[in-house]
Amino acid sequence: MFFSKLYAPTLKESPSDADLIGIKYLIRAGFVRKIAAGIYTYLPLGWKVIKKIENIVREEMDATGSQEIMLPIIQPAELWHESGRWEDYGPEMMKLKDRHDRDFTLGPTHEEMITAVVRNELNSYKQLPLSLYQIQNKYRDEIRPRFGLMRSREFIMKDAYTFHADEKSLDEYYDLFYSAYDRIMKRLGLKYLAVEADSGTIGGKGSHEFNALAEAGESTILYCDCGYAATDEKAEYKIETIKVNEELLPMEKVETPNVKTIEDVSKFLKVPRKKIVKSLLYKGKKGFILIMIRGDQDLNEAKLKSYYGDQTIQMANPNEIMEEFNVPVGFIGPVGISKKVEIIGDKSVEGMKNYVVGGMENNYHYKNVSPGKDFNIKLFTDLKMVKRGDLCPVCGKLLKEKKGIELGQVFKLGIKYSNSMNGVFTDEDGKSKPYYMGCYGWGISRTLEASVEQLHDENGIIWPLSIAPYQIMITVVNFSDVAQKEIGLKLYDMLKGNGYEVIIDDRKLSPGFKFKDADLIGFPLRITVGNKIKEGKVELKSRLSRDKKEITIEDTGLLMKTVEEMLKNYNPAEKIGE
RNA sequence: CGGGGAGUGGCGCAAUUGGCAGCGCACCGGUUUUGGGAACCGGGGGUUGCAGGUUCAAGUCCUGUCUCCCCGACCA
Repeated sequence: MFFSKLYAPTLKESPSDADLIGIKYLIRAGFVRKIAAGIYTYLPLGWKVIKKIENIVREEMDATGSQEIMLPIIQPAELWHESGRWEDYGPEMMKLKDRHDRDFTLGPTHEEMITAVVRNELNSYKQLPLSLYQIQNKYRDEIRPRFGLMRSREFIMKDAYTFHADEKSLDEYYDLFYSAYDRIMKRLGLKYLAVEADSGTIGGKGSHEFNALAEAGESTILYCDCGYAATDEKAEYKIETIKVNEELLPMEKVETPNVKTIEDVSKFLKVPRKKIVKSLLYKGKKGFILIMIRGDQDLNEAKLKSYYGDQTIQMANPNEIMEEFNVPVGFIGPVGISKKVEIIGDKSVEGMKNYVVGGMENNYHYKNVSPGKDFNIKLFTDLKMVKRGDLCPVCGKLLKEKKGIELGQVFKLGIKYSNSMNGVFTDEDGKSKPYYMGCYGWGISRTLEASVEQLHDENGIIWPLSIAPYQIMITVVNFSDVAQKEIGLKLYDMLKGNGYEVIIDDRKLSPGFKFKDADLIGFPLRITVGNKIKEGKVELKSRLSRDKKEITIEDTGLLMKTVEEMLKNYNPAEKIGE
């Protein structure tokens, strides 16, 4: 490719609305353009990288025996009513109506669609297991799209779905996809962690995430040297129940004027945060739930939703609380609260006595409250947001924390969708059964940004070899110089002949401009054809180092060998990673 | 959805009290340059987000509306 013909408009300044280094570089280097919040256009360089990522993913999917298909983006609402997710997924969905006022959604995901497609003709155990996948656009109406391609409203995703006669077969495929994802990460050349994950709105049990490590990542990963790793939403910890041999003290109601937060209560009553119990009021499908958790801990909503199997659970809003309980937020507590509220406790409060809770009245708290005596907790379960420094659930050592960008996730769906949507097959015994399902997503467009987030320097992007739009840039310092031009073109043909993807900078620009562009776009290898040709030499430079190798042009064998070696030794994640 | 900020050539920005819409980059033509974003000369490109209003006169003031960005929307 001649640079003069490439449509890659580079910019000296970043657009003012770019919020992460990755999207800044992708825009400046001419890979993408933003069209609206969370909606992007891929220019030739960006699309070339996308296709390379797609191909790696496609090859690994094909290798598992999965078959590629293409489902529609526009999906009728009735399928979502069947699964119950028209409400559950609700606000996240881009919805539209046709001229007859019928409801549709732009697919945020395709579990409903795939089930609808296969349920008519996948009806015998002899057809199972079946594995299908597609690569296409997804649409999610994010509350606040941001971080470039990481949280966008339109994005490209690979999603695979598998169908099984029994759980054992599902487990086998789950492992198959798990190792395929491992290979994808390795081929992409990114540093990553595979972690246990919460299954969220998708539903089902059993899930792992594949996270590319990067500071800008939105996922928090708790991990341990012993090999345990999980997202913060999923992470467990070694629970040490405290046994206190205190005598039960009589409950006392104290005035705490304008003292609302745990911080305030702790200061005002001169009680450590550990001796205060937060009462968090939530509302789900079954009504109000009051969660008791120790004052110095945070609630993990994902665990709560998962415990109740209700994705609609939300914190009750202040107005609602006022209307229902006639008490302002901040003074909610378990003592004397309406019987229709279910009270459950986090493991952190199990065994605690004589603690402080909200007084169920403006400006009052209770002291020396104990369950069993003053109120009842239905049960204790783990609802805590695990943090750095908590104990590893496997080996008991301190957990560490890193930020990651979630690229892939594998789920065991079980029979959730086949059950609600009547996806059944006839088994050997002649009985009709819902099939077990698995689903496996990979964020293609997000991978583009994740790579840049992980691999860049002050001059621009650094591409892993496997997804670099071109591997080699030939910078002809002065293309008007006949000798330079000739050598540049000869080199270009030779490299292309050897199977490399090459760009030659034939633009009539100053050398500095060309070098800056080459670094910004991030070619793994740059060959400079300049005044050194007078000594019969060209210069080879890796994007990763400042060192240059001068090679005699005449010795084409050595030249090709050096190119090959430099590219072979080019491993940015090793040098820069994290 | 709440609070704050902002919309001016493709990009980044300026415009005093309401008084000729400007600068840098990019783009086009030309001359000289060519090893880390070259210099000079000349040139094109705008309904100042949109719709109304006030005024002799509106980028600037008023009303409405759309979009973008930041913070929050949860830890009582």
